[in-house]
Formats: sequence, structure tokens, C-alpha cells
Amino acid sequence: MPGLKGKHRSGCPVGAALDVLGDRWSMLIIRDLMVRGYRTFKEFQGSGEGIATNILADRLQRLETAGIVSSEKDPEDARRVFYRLTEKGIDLAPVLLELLMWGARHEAPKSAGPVMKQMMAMMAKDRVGFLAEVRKRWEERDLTPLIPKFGG
Amino acid sequence: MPGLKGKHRSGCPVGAALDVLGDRWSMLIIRDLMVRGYRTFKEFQGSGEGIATNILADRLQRLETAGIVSSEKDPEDARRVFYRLTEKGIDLAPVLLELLMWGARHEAPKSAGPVMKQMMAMMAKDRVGFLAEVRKRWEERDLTPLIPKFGG
DNA sequence: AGGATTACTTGCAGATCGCAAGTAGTGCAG
DNA sequence: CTGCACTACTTGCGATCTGCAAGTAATCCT
Repeated sequence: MPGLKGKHRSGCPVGAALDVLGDRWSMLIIRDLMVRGYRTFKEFQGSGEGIATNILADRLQRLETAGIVSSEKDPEDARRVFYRLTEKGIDLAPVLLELLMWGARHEAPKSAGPVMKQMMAMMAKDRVGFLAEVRKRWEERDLTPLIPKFGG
Repeated sequence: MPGLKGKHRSGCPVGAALDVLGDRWSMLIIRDLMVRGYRTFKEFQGSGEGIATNILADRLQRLETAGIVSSEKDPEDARRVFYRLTEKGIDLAPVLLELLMWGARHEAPKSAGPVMKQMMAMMAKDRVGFLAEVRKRWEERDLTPLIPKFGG
């Protein structure tokens, strides 16, 4: 995904989406914002998969440039910056959901504890309800984690 | 996604999925296999976004190692290798679909001609029907393109 | 005033990428 | 059965990107 200078290589929407999201970290940051309620640099850093700080800064910048996240200073502590998904960002919920379900089915079936299994069943059964819940939480700025951390 | 030596950095299914799919090219190859009916090295190469041959060879190898695609020689022309999605690979259809819809909504709205718009409406309206169609085509080894190339 | 906290930057070695060229095995026309 | 074309890669190389460690700037906290 880096190495592109703003050019879309094809007219395909999938290619266009991957211009922004096609790397190891972007969707993980979006996951943290969407379902874990993270919003600061430090929280992303401690997210469990060990992203380097320079890469994290770079990805946040790119996501902001792409209009997927926005940032603003904490009014109560000027050291801190709060990141938040934009409308365009929260609209990635279905992508993240499907990626999560695929990963759980095929890549991490062992790590699926009972909580996870229940969650999976719920998401599969009531997809639209789940997605509505994600959006509602975003609208209400509810920061409680939606999903347990899956060991991470 | 390269640079990982088989270790999942977190227990999260999203992270596990991105270990395999989190790069610029993998999902594009999967798109070509799934909706365009491509199956040979050369077809992927001419796919429109200019992937280098060494990278293409590497990604095909990785996807095969990950159990997402399989390969076999063309019985009628031993020069040629046919690649095909596995069950695990075709199960990525919902991810690809959501990525496509998001990209079309937010990243490539201009390139959406009337055919594309109709397609989008259809996918949004009858998601499960569309996904069933994709799977059916895969089962029947139907190679006719499901979707126009979107200019690419 | 001094130390801690937060969000980054910087420097650098090593990995990865894109590009161009080369190679191996096979098919096919003459 | 020879020679050229075709398909699927592999190799070499310079440019870019990554991960790690360390450093910096602004701000709070005592």
C-alpha cells in the first residue's frame, strides 16, 4: 500500500479499496477503533500485535488522509490525541465482520473459546442486527469493548 | 504480510486473516479467480494493475501454502498451470463482496457506470442470492466473468 | 522545578518491491 | 526433428519500506 502516489492502478473498486486498506496494519487499527473502543496512539500501540511507532504514525496519517479516521486533541489533556472513525470508516464494518468470521472459521479455529463461538453464532444469525449495533455504538460514542480481545 | 515466519502475532481472527491476506495483491488475485474466471499465470499478469511476475509467483505460492488456492497442470498443454480457489478460498466471497461494495461506495463512485450501479443494487438487495451464485459458479467451474471488468 | 506521560521523529540495517532480463519446459509449423 | 513461440516462472539489482531502538517536543503532575 505504500509506494502508491495517489494513483489508482485500475478502475476496479476492489483495487481502489486495497490502495488504502491493503496492508498488514490498517484494518487492525480500524478494528481497534470499531470494536475495542480504542482512540489514542498509546492504546493502538499496546494493542497486542506489536506495531512499530513510526508505522503506526504513518498509517494513522494515511487513514486520515483517506478520510477513514479523523483526529482531534483531547480538550482535557493537550498531550493526547483522540482518533475516531469517520462515516466512511464505520462503513467498513461489514468488511471487518466478514474478515473476522472468515478468520475465525479458517485461520484461528483453535483460539475460539466459548465466548467467541457464541459471538460467531450471533453474528452469523443476525448480521444486520450486529452491524446496526456497531453503528449505534459509533453514533453514541460508546467506548466499551464490543468483543473480547480474543486473547490478543 | 511478507516478513512473517508463520507466527500469528495475536489470537485475533482478524489478525490471523491479515497474516495471509494483508497485502496489496492477494485479494486481487482472489478476485480474478472468483469473479473473472481467470486461472492461469498469464491471465493474472494481464489483469490490469501491473503485478510483477516475481511477486505474482510469490503470492500464488503463499496462497497455495495457506490452502486458499490449489494448482494443477493443464492436461492438454503441459506448459500451462491452472489455479483454482479451494473451499477455503471461495469462502472469502463475502469479504470480497463487502470490499467491493465499500470501494464502489467510497473510493470509485465515478467509475460506476450504469452496469456497475445495477450490479451494486443487485448485490445490496440480494446478498445471499449473489453469494450463492458465486459459489454455484465455483462448484460448476463456470469460467464466464461474473462481473464486467470495471474498466480494469 | 523536575520527573513522568503522550505522541510522535529520526537513524539505520535488513527485508521487500518493482522492473528488466534470463531460463526451462513444452507445443507447433515446416 | 529443428527452430521459433509460448507459458511459467527465476534472477539480479537499485529503490523503497519495515522493524527496532533511541531521541524529541509538548504537556501535565507534584
